[in-house]
Amino acid sequence: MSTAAETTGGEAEPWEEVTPDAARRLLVAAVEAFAERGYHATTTRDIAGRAGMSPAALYIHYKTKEELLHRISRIGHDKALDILRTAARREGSAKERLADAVSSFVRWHAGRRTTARVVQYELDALGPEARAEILGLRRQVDAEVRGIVEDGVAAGEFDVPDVQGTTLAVLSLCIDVARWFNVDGPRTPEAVGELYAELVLRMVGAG
Amino acid sequence: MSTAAETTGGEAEPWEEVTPDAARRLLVAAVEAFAERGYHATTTRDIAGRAGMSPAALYIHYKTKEELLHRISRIGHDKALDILRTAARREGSAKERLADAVSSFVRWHAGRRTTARVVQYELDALGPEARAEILGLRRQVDAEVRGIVEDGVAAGEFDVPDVQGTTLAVLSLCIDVARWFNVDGPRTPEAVGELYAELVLRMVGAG
DNA sequence: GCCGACGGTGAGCGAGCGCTTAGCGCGGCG
DNA sequence: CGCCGCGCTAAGCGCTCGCTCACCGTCGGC
Repeated sequence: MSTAAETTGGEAEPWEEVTPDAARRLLVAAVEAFAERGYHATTTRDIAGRAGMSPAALYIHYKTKEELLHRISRIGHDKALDILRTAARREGSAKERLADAVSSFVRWHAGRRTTARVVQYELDALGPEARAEILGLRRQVDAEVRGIVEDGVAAGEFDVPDVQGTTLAVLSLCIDVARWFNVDGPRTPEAVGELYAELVLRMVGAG
Repeated sequence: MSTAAETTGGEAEPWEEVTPDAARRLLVAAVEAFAERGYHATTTRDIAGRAGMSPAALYIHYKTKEELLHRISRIGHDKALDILRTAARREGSAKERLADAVSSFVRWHAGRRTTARVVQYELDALGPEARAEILGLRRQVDAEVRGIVEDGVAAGEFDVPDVQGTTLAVLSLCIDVARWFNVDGPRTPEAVGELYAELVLRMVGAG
């Protein structure tokens, strides 16, 4: 009863940048626990137990429980931003880039739902400085999507009266996937990504 | 430093069905605290303090902290379902009814954001039986929206390849308003409701 | 004008929290 | 082969949590 993270395999093995091995095991255990029960309802004893270690082992690799959340949130936001940047900067029309951005962003939120849940819903548990850092990353996320929408409007591909409001709605739609998506449900991450890309193209008048 | 609930006045004064007065004050205090910090991070001492009472007073009106959450969640879901039912059963085309449902549902999530946040995001903190009861209400919420979409498809007003998936997306979009909406931000609940109604009509091919 | 009932308080219980510290086992180097 | 240092554990500290209990003020009925 240990490995449970490789369910929704996809892009490059996650958390590989976290070393040494014991620190990564603790972090993966924390992601699962935070996603299941929430940050405040998760105990350091639970995290250490899932990683097969004693409670004290956690504090060799992390100063506090909050530092664990901060690291998870930081790495997760970096990954999400990387996904959107890749889609935004590829070749193609604004329509193609927006569909790509939405489908890959949604695939990540569905396929790596545990991580996404922690990243998107536990922001308030961070202290002021860590929180401010993450909010900066979120502004960059917003800017990437808004950029594609603006390109589409400028090129005459899209019909969008309220660019900022529509950008907000598109991101909101994608992010909420982490709340409702069920791994045992009838839909695959890929299917939801495709459906959502179509819906978003309709929202910007390019369906 | 007591009253802080009548900020986003709108439909009939909420929580009026909760009596006696002390029980209502405790419940309103709990809604604010749960929305700000989350259920698990809120202490019974904080709730009682916000209501101007001693910690022990809470247990005269509620058996446990979880009973408070259950009552809030139950009343909130009833209200949300009532809003959707009213829109779904009025006279008019499916397009008009869907726009009405989305705009009023969104207005509630934005205007009564503290309540909506607790209702939509603290479900997992409930025990199994209470949770099952609330999930039943959520299925009714889904059925109301799906009904309007099906009507629109049958009447030839909408073009929707995946009715269930689109219904899910519409509800998801509305619910996530409770996560990002900021009372001090640039948008009023009414403006967001109008924008979202337009976006949803585009999603169903009736924009 | 006394009395019971009810809504409320002050103090505190057992438990579990985040985190610390003293010490142990083991692998690499001289 | 002996010893040092690093990764880890067992035990537990101080604190706060949800919740309880003995008691008290006020107010309507006789």
